[in-house]
Amino acid sequence: MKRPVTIHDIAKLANASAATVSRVLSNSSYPVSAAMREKIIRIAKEANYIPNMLGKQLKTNSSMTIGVIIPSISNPFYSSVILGVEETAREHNYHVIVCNSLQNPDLELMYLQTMAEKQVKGIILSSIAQDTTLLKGLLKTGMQAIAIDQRIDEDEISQIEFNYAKGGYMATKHLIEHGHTQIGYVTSELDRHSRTEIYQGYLKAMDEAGLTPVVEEAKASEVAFGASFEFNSGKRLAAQLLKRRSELTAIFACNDVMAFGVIHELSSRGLRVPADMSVIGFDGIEYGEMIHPPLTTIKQPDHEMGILACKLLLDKLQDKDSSQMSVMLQPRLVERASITSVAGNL
Amino acid sequence: MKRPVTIHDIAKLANASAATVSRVLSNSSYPVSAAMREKIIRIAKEANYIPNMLGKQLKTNSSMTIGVIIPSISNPFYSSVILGVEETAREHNYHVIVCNSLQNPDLELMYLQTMAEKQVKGIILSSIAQDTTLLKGLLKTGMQAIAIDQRIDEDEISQIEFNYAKGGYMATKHLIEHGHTQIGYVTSELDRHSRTEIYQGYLKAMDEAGLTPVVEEAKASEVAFGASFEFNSGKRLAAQLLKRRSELTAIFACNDVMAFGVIHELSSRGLRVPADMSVIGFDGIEYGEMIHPPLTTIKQPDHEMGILACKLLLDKLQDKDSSQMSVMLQPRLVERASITSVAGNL
DNA sequence: TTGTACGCGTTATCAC
DNA sequence: GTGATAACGCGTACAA
Repeated sequence: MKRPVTIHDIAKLANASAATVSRVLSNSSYPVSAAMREKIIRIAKEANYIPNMLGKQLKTNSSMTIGVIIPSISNPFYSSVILGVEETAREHNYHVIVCNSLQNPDLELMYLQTMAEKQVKGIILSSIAQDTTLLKGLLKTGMQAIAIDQRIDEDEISQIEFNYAKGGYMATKHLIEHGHTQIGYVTSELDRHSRTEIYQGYLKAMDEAGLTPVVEEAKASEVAFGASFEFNSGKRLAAQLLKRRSELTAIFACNDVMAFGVIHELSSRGLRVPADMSVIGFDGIEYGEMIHPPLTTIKQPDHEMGILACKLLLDKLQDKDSSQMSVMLQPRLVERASITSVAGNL
Repeated sequence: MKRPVTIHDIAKLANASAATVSRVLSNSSYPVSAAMREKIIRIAKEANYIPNMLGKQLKTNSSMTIGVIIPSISNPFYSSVILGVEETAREHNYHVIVCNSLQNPDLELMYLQTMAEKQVKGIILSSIAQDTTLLKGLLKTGMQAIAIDQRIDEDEISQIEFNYAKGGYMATKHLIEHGHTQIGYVTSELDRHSRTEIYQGYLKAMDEAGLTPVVEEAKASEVAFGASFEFNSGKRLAAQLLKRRSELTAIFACNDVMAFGVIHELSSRGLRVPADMSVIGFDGIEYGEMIHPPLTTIKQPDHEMGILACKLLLDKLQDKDSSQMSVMLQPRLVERASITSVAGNL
């Protein structure tokens, strides 16, 4: 457990100065003779030299790191976003630190603070916290931030979001076009921006068609965490929906996992999907094609969102004066097999 | 975008020295008068002081960070492991950096190097790389490592793995106990330790019962990446299996997602699960309960593995002399509804 | 082309 | 109980 080798050690071994060694090993454009350069590189390799980023970053005041704060990587939607971010960051020699807020505002704030302390200059966040004072303060110090998937009311923050309302509208419209008139909607608590938008899309489509909305919303008291939770939530809400309105022919769920729950509940009651009841989800996670029947859903370009968010952030990190902007990604209907046409209406 | 405030700034404002400020703000046990302490804390807060971890870590030579290298967070198995690691790390005031090797040995090596440069003193890795020279070198410099889910033949590395062989044995035995004698096995390429172990467990159970193994292995040429890939792989292998042996009554898949593919393929051929064919998976991911029929499987305690791996690593990081050890986690049968008894055999 | 000297923000070691 | 000061490893003016 001896002391790690530094540029000074290399310098001694090479009969050079630490400055020259630094210039060579950090690929500086500063002129160094070819012979010297080669010699230093050789010796560094022989000595198994490992640069200390802490020293370098302290000096240059740039950590070449961006942070991402999301609810949880266990949600395939977010893990896909992150893979996109990481891929893009790597291409630009940036590193990514991922933090799971687990829907806990305190945790989110703590991670935000940690990022700042680690000299992370840019973050991508899907925020859950209401209190933006810390974030505001960090923005003042020059931190760059991009909000994804969730709206943050700060002028300095660029947004990149999905057109949730349109997605909700598309899904509902799709059902209507298949002749459905009794369409139920199940949703987790309408607290997040995304959830309310999808809901609004549903309402709009129903309204335009002169249909009556039937909605079941999960209660706030429950802690929404993990796929199993949402799955069970979907089951329960479907049961409640059926109890209220037995004449329903279609159900729209606010996310795919809840749709899985809906389908499961229907099956266990002897109702067949889509023969007896059509179901449509929202998100477009891979598992949707694996269940039975394969789930028709609205796909959010999650991977692209990660790539785009990262690119935008890196741009901002280069020229600080880049202005605030807002990008909206469009949803896409993925037709699989959980929807059927209602007889006699087409 | 002015210069960030440092302890020196605070010191000036408080008419104190930087040393005293440091002692207060870093919660040192060093004695400082209550009045001074309070004053400094107040001023630091007013000035929105954010400690620079780079400076602190450079000085103390400890980054309070552990790294995790896994194939991909898009695999729910690994994301569960990571959540366990993160949870445990947080309790001990450690941070976690997650790296997705994406099954790419070069990427894995690059991330390993990056960790070292960032002065990460401990890593948890599910390795894919064959070349361990870099890792060996890092171990010599005092880095601690824990291998999960995958065996690494290095004496200095503690292992924490699952009893894959036993899991494979249990799954097969479970089918046999339900009267099955024609049991097929589908697996991704048998390159990773875990895969071969499960396979061995299958073979052992078949052998003990005097049954003939029927195996389909995915080809090496294909890049195994993403859930959809394994799903399709499962479909294809199931089809091949049926072509070879139409008298099969049960299929054991080496992981849950492949089992989903198997079930999907069977359904599309008009075979009903479990009435016409029983299917068992391996991993115990949450989505297994959401498909139809709910998948009987072997559960690996992934979350516990993350917690355990992190605890073990943190222990090692405290007292360096802790010796190499190996922990083996036990599998558990999760009975759901994808298996039926073969008539007349029970 | 190379070397010297300093500073990045922090903590540890001394003195007082 | 407090304050100078020297490190930690590195990059970079500036001098040579």
